[in-house]
Amino acid sequence: METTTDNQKVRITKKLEKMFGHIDYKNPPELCPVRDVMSVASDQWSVLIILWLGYFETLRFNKLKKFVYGISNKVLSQRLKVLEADGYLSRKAYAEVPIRVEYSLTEFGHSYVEKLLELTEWMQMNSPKVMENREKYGLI
Amino acid sequence: METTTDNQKVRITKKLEKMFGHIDYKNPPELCPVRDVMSVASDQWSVLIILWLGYFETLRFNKLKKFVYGISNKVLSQRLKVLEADGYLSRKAYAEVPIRVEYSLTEFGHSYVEKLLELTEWMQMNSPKVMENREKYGLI
DNA sequence: AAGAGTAAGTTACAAAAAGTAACCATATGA
DNA sequence: TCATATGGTTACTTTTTGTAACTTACTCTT
Repeated sequence: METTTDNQKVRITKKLEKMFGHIDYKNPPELCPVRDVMSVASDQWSVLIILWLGYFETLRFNKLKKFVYGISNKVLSQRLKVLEADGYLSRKAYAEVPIRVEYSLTEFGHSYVEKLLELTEWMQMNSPKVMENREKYGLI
Repeated sequence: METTTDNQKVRITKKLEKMFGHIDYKNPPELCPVRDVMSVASDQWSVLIILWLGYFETLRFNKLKKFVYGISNKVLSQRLKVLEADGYLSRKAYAEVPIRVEYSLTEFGHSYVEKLLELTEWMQMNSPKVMENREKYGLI
């Protein structure tokens, strides 16, 4: 396993300082945009939707539903609306019969995929370790 | 705004290929460990708990609750249990009166903080843009 | 000596979110 | 003619969250 060096720790502490150092937790803001934005973008289903769109460039509703397996129509359509509103993806409807709707990432969405991939790669690499921890914990 | 270059796009596509290329979406696994691990680790409250612990090294229950403002006792204690089980943090109880309990990140937790920080920095940088998108969308 | 405060949670109940499955209109293919 | 496909929506159920009061045992204040 990769361990964190002292150098890295110093760097991390500086970043955390920059991020949290100024927060007055005694008078917390009633609403924090970063939290808000993050809760949408790092949502379980949103992440899968964005990654699959990054992979295929463009996908229609039912195709997307097949790849993001397990998601319901309701939640998929809801998430697509929110992700569109937040600027990650765009929706194009073609006046055919039956109607054809195509979803694809915006430029902004693509820039997010890059960040997201780093996280998911980490998850993929470390999930065996987490599962192992989880089992050990259960035995105690 | 930073745009994604063609070079980056090729790199991203390769990563996505590696991540998704082998998935048989017609016979999806009934449970995917990566999804599972990620849904715990990228949960809204978990992220805040981990980042504050990264900042302070060690925190007690009520102190943590003040920093992660808005979280309830119930959810905080539940998340702490899960994050402990998954190996991100450890809990030390001292047999004093009243009892003292200290939470701190494990080495694994620290390695996660580093990845997490990259994501949260991106969020911090881009949340104004998202808020802007959201407002425009509302007007349409 | 009575009452409040502190610690780290737990518990019962209410509200919000998510999952389930049927349904919509319209048209094509068997 | 009946089933299928399109992109969702709707009513209903189940799960997850949030709210607020309570716990145990000791100390500090009045």
